[in-house]
Parts: sequence; C-alpha cells; structure tokens
Amino acid sequence: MSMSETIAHPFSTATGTDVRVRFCPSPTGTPHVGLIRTALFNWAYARHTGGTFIFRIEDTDPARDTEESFVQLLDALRWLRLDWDEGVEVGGPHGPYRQSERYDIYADVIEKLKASGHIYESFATGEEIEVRNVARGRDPKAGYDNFERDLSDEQKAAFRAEGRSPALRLKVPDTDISFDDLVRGEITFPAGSFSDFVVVRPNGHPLYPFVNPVDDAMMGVTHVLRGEDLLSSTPRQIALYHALIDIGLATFVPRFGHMPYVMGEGNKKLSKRDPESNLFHHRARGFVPEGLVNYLSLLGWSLASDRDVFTIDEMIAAFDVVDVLPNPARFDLKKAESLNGDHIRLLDPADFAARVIPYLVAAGDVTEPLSEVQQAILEAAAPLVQERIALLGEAPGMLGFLFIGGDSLVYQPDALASLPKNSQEILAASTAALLDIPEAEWTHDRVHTTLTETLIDGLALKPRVAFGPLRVAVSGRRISPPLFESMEILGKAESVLRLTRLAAHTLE
RNA sequence: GGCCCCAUCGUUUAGCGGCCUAGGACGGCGCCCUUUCACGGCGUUAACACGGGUUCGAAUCCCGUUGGGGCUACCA
Repeated sequence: MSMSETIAHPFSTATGTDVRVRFCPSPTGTPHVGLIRTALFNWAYARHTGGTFIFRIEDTDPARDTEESFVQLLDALRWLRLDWDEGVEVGGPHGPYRQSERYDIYADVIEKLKASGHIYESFATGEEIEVRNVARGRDPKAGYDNFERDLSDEQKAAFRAEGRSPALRLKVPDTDISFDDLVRGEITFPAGSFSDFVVVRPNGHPLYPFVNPVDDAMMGVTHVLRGEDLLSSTPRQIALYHALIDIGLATFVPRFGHMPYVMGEGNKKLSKRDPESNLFHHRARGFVPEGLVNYLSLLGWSLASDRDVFTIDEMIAAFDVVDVLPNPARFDLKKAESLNGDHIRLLDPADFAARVIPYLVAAGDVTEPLSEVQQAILEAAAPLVQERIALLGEAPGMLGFLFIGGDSLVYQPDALASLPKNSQEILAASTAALLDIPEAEWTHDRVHTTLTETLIDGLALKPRVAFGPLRVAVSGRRISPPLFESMEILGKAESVLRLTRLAAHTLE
C-alpha cells in the first residue's frame, strides 16, 4: 500500500497495558487443543503486558453453532484457569459479547459503509462468476473480478425485476496490502490476489469476514493473534479496517500474529475427529491443567533453552508473541504425558489427593462424599502413587485394591501367571511371620524387616521371587504401590486375610 | 492454476554471522538405584532438505530448487 494510505490507516502501536487481545471461537463441536493453544497465547500475552483479554463468541452460523459447545468453551477456559477481563458471562464496556446479539450493530455499520460507498450491491451468483471467468479465459476458480462495482441504477433495477436480491461486497483497494506479522514478519499480498468479497448475504445476514473485524474494531482490539488458517484472509480484513477508519469507526488497524498449526500424525493438521484433538479427552485421562498448559505452551514457544517444566506464572513473565515460532508443531502425547507427570509431582500431596477423587469415583472405587476411612486411606496412599504416575487416570488402577475388602479382590490373569511354583510356601511362611507382629507395631518398616528375615534370610529367596506372590495377594496385580506401605494401610488383619485367600485360591 | 505460509535429531525446541566438532527435553537404547512398576541418577542414539550466492567466516543473511501446508465460499 502507498505511504499516504499507511499514514491514513495506521497500525496499532500498543505495547503495554493498552494491549487488547481476544479469543473469539465459534461454538461448534468440542474444544480443540489447537484452539485452546491460541486462547492460551492470547491470554498469556494479555497477562504479560498487563493488557486486556476479551472472550467473544462468534455464533453467527446457526447451522453449526450449539449451546452445548458454548458451555464447553467456558468449561475449557475455566478448567485451564484462563480468565478473561471482558466478554461473555463477565460483561464489559463493548458488549454484548456474543455476535448473535450484535446484529443491530452490524446493520448500523452496514448502512454507514453503504452510504460512504465502501460496499456495493452484487447480484452475481457463484456459477455466474465461474462462467464469466471461463469466458474471459481465466481460471474458473480465479474468483470474483469486481465487475459490479459500478452497476447503474437501471441495471440493479433489472436484476430486482428478475426477483434477485443483492449480496453486499466490500470494495478492496487496488494496491498491494502489507503487514508486519508478529510471528512471520513482513507479508505482502499483491494487488489483484484478493478481490471484493461478500460481507452481507442477500438475506441480510452479515458474514464472518465482516463481523470479525467489525467487532475487533469496536472492541478496540490491538493484537489479533489467531490461527495460521486465517492468514490468507488478512488482506481482506485490513481492507475492511481501512473502510472502518474512513468512516470513523476505528482509528487503527490491529497488529496480526498467525500461530502455526497443531499437527497430528503424518503431515496433517490435527483433525477434529482425532480424540487427541479433544481437550476434554485429555482431562478425562487425567491431565492436570498445569501440565497441559505447560505442554501446549511448548507448541511453538519455549521458555528457556534448558527447561521444559515451568509454572504458568513463569510463562506469563516471559511470554511474547514475537518469540512464537512460525513452523507447525506436532502434538506429541508422550511428551505431554511426561510433562504432566512432572506437574503431578509438583503438586502439594493434599492437593494431589483431592484431584484424584473424581477419577476414583469415575472408576467406581469410591463414592462421594468419601467416608472417614476412605479419606484416611486416600491420604495415606496418595503420596505412594503421586511419585509414579503421569496421569491422574492411572490412580484408580493403582489404588483401587485399598478401597475394597480382600474377599472381593479380583486377581489379574497376568498377576496369577507370574506366581512362582513355591508360592504356597512363601505365603504360608509370610502369614505365620506376620501373625507374630503385634497389632500396635504394624508398620511398613516392621513388615519389611519381618518379611525380609523370613523370606530372604530364612528361605534364601531373591526379593523379586519372595515379594511377588505377596504383591499379588495384596493387590491382585503385578504392579502396585510399594508393597509394605500398602500392607500398613490395609492393616494386619486384612493383609493376613489376603495372603491366606490367595493361598486358598491357588490351591484350587 | 493463482496467492500466501513453512523447513535444525523420530518429536519438540536452543541457535537471531564467529561462543556450534549444533545444546535441552520427550521418545528409543544401555547401566545404576530398587520389594514390582514407576520415580530418580548416569550414559548413549540422532538433525542444520538441496543448490547457488553475500562474507575473512553461514544452521544463522539473500536467491533459487525440492518437499510440506493453507487459502482461493453468499462456513467460521
């Protein structure tokens, strides 16, 4: 664009508390991790600069938008603790924040743009445009060629007489349009590579390329940080902004920053149909918000060259959009889970125990509210698994045996298969030895010492062989929390009962 | 077809002209710790897509090629 146009239509210069960013999803389907990453970067930039984070809903597609999806979006941001300063549910000076409630505003803007000559009536259908392109020797898909810019009143009347009603198109400048993308640098779209586009349907329904910039303008958005898929529509949006500035509805064009895609397997964008794209799938499996946010932030950004695990506050302190990488990143579940495990380890033990409860409930191990006994078991056992799991969803499998009576314990097939030939001997010797421990001295240390003396020293067994059957007897599994600690939690009577039960079971 | 974007180990990322015989993390592999599985510790594996420039010097700057991806809707 020319220098004079740049001066007439300046870009935002906001850098500090005057920064205003927004997250404006359309409520279709379940929140996608890529979408949430975009929300996170917007939020982090607002918090870093001390600016404002706006949460707007773009529900102008009645065919696809659902209230359920809207509720999920709220749920998603709240779960991840991405709070917003203005927007749905909290209000603000530029409301309403659902586009479906802003049609009066759009109608007003449309009238002004019409009056100023920035938008005009277009009667051509898609097929007619293609035919026209073919006739002129252009590619059929070359797009609209702006030929109705100067339709006479007579021509318009003739179309109306045919029963046609016009869409409204924005007149885009016949110049190159450039902008300095925050993550990609200078980008120029040559004149002619974008054409006059429809902003309002013949039925009066305003479209996304129109309402999105209009709302951004009216809400004073200074930085548009969004997905790379919108990069190509940026010149059209800037053209609209120029029109809005011309009619006094805006004073600046926002800066743009286009986030790279989040990829799935192969070289494809992570599909909405892939469960890994579903934020709530990860929550259900036991990601903690701290872990998932940390991982998501690593998709296109990094805190330091030698640190991957960090808190949200550390991210806020360091985050700047200009440091975001332009190349797409693959969602790597393994890495995400590892990081989640790190964050689980960072949790205060009581906090961890509390977070495990919903997963125990979901697995049917306990029901809320927990009994005093269950609460006590949880508090004693939680630290045992906090050190060894990556997902909260692994907890029920590790802890379930503690919440049931030994008589209803189910032995896993692979656990039974692992039993050595001399299991009976081991179980009998252990039972006898444990029976000798006074009730009051039943601690994991005491149990450990007693069993070591009996089995390792007494029967000359390898620990691996000696303790395997006991683990199966106590937990029903080959893998469990530490054995002696588990027996301490279970108590003497219950532990002994489980040993004799397995002995009886394997005798059959 | 046109326009736009992207390109460092398998993955993610450090690198913003000399500190790079390219660093971290996840994954893989091996060892140690150990009552199982983990956790933790140690070690190891493995990358600058290619070709031209610019420069005393390029992973870093420029151009091209190749390979990916996106847009090209009266969806958002």
